[in-house]
Amino acid sequence: MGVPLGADAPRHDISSVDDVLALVRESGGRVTNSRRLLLEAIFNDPGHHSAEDLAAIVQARAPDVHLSTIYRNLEELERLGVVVHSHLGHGPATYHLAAGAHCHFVCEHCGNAFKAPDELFVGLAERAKKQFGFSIDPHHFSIFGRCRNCQ
Amino acid sequence: MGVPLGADAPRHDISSVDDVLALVRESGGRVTNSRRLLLEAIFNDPGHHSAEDLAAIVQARAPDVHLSTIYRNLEELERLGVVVHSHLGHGPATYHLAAGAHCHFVCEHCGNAFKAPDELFVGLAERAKKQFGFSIDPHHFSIFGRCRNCQ
DNA sequence: ACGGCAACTGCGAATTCATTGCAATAAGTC
DNA sequence: GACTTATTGCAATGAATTCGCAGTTGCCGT
Repeated sequence: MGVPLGADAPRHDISSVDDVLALVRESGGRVTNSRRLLLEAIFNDPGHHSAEDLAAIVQARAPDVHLSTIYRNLEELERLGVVVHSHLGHGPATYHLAAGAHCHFVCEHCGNAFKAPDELFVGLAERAKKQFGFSIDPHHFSIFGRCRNCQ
Repeated sequence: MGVPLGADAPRHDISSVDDVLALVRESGGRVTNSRRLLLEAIFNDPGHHSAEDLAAIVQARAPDVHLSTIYRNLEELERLGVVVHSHLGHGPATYHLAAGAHCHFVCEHCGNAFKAPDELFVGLAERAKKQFGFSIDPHHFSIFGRCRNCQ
C-alpha cells in the first residue's frame, strides 16, 4: 500500500545490479569495480548488513577495497534511493535494499532484531500525522523492548 | 496510569535530590559532591540533557568533575531507576528523570525532538505483544520522520 | 586509440560518543 | 582518628564513521 519510503522513489525499476549501475551512470556517477562488487553483495543477500560486513564480502574478491570506500558508496546509493540504513540498537547501522524496507523490533537484552510488519504502524502513523503533522518514517528507526525469550 | 517504566520501579518516592541520595545510600552508594551536583542539574531542568551538557552544568560549580564521572553516575542512577536515557537520533544519548519519561518524534531533517504522548503507542504495544510476544519500551527509542516544517 | 577532466579510491588521521584500568582520594563506619 | 572500599580524575582505549589528500581510473570527445 502507499507507504512512502524514506527517500524519494526512484524513476526506474531497480531490481538488479545493472539497473542500479545504469542509475548511477545517469546521475553522473561512474561504474567502478568496488561499486559493482558492493551491489552484488547487497543483491545476493538482501538482509541486514553492517558496512563492515559488506566490506568483508567485497574484500573477499577485491582485497584492496577500503572500508571508507564502502561507506562512501553506501552513502551514494542511499542518495539514489537504492539502499536505506536503519539503526538496530547500539551496534553499527545496517544497510539493505530500499525495496525490501521493513520495520524492526529489537530486544534490548539479547540484541536480536525481528521484522515487524508495516501494518502494525498505520494507526500510529495516522495519529502522529493528524495530531502533530509528523510523518513517521517507519523503516529508519527500530522499536526497543523485550522479546518473548528475554522478558 | 500503569505505564511501566523501563527499569524496575523504585521502592521510594523520588521527587527531590535528597530522596535520590537517600536511595543511593540505601543501595550501598555514597553521597559525593559530583553526584549531588549532577542530581541538582537533572532536577533543576527536567528536560533532555546529553552527558556532555550535564558535565558542563556540573563543571560550572565544580570544574574538576570529569566527564567519565558523569557517565558513571548516570549509569548508576539508571540502575537505580532514577533516570533513563533515550536515543534521539544520531547525536549523543539524552538523559532525564524516569518519572518524566515520554516518547519522542525526531525529525530526520531538522533534528528537533517532539514529545509524543504515550497513548499513541498503546495500540502498537498491544499488537506487538499479542502477535509477537514482544513488549515494546516506548521511552527508550525515538520515532524518526519529518516534522510539520520539514515535509 | 588517446588525452584530459573529474569522479573515485586508498590510506591514514581525525571525530564523536562512550568505556575502562589504575592509582589517588574521600565517604561513611566504628 | 583509623580503616575499608566506593568513587574519582585522568589518560588510554574502543567502536563506528567521516574527512583530507594525493594518486588512480572511468568515461567522454576526438
